[in-house]
Amino acid sequence: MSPIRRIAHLDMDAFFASVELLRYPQLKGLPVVIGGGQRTVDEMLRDRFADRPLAKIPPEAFPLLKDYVGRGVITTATYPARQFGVGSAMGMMKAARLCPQAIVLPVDFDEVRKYSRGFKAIIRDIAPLVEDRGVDEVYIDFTEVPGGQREGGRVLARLIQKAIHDSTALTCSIGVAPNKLIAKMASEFNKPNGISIVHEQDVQTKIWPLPVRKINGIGPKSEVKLHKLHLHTIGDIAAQSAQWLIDNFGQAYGAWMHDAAWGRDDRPVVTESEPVSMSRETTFDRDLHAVRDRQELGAIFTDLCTRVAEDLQRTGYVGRTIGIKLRFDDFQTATRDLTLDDHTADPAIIRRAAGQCLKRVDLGRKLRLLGVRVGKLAKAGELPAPAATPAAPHVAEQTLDLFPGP
DNA sequence: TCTGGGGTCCTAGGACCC
DNA sequence: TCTGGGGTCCTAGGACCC
Repeated sequence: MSPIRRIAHLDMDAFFASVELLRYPQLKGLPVVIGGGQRTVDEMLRDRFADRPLAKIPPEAFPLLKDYVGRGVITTATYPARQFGVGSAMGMMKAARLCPQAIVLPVDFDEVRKYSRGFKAIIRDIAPLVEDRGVDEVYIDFTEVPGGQREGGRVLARLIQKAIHDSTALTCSIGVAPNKLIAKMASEFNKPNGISIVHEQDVQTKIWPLPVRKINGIGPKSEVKLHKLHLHTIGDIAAQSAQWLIDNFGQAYGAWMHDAAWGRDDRPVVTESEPVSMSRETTFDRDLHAVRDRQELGAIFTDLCTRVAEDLQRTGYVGRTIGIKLRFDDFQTATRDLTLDDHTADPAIIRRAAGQCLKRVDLGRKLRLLGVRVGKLAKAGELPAPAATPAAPHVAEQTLDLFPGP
């Protein structure tokens, strides 16, 4: 008899903020938010207090949300900050209204990545089948791990929690369930530092009362549509026939939604995957106009192409579809792309193709964001038929005329 | 005073080929 | 004058996730 499938979802608690609190333990218990623009506020602090250890910088010296100016969103809020209704993905300005006294720190990606690699390595030592879901989340297949079935997975979950905490002083929350879909919901039940075990027979009591938005895959748009159809809980969806859901949401999405509401999900835990695309994008400090700010835009554009080319080269990939993304001042987004005959990781070729794309967009409105993407990736060493690439002009030699002149 | 940056997947129309 | 389907690739947009 094969063992019962047990899948865990592990989510690090307030990860970005918790990593900062390791550096600044004096902020523990205070409302702290991570996010915002590129300003490295903490470097400023380090300069000002160069004579003392980071942990000795007084909390009063840290910058406050009420003094924050500029664009950006909250990446993570500590639990004390969440008391005020501040949460991730919230605009900084809105957060400042809710909790002006919160301390703001910028994201330190290097530090976050370091801890991300660390906690994942600890998990893999205990349970090898781990699926990456970004810096702070993973799925883990407990099914065949020794002890993975004990108490429905609780014993192994506790062991992993303890191993991560012993090594990093960070906490996480874990849900263990028959599949990824339910495990994901379960990991939220006892946050922070919690464990939640859900069995197949618990779906009606533990899952059906939840709002539809708790299903991973039902976002803001679908939520609105479901509400208009008077469906508010997952149980409300489960009470509909698959056909009714298909009629209202389309074949694929409707059928999936029906399965999801009944807790059915047979997706495997995928331990390895190849990237599909790589991109770089930036939101400007102020909206830029294609004509009036063309010098500045041209420089940003070249920089984005250079950085995405560096990303490709560093990771050993080449791509064949070059695309751009524009966001206008009204937040409307446009994309254009162009598929080349040959794969490339050359910044000059990428910039030329991206420039072609740019010519196909009406640049009358002001822009708030510009992005460059390379898709149809292949490993640089594993190209089907390496074709000779025509000599490309060096990036620096190209004009900035891609944006229209006055 | 709105709304980051990095991704994946899906849909749908048109081109093009057999 | 009528009149196919099927398959694949390209492109644009959009939903969703972390």
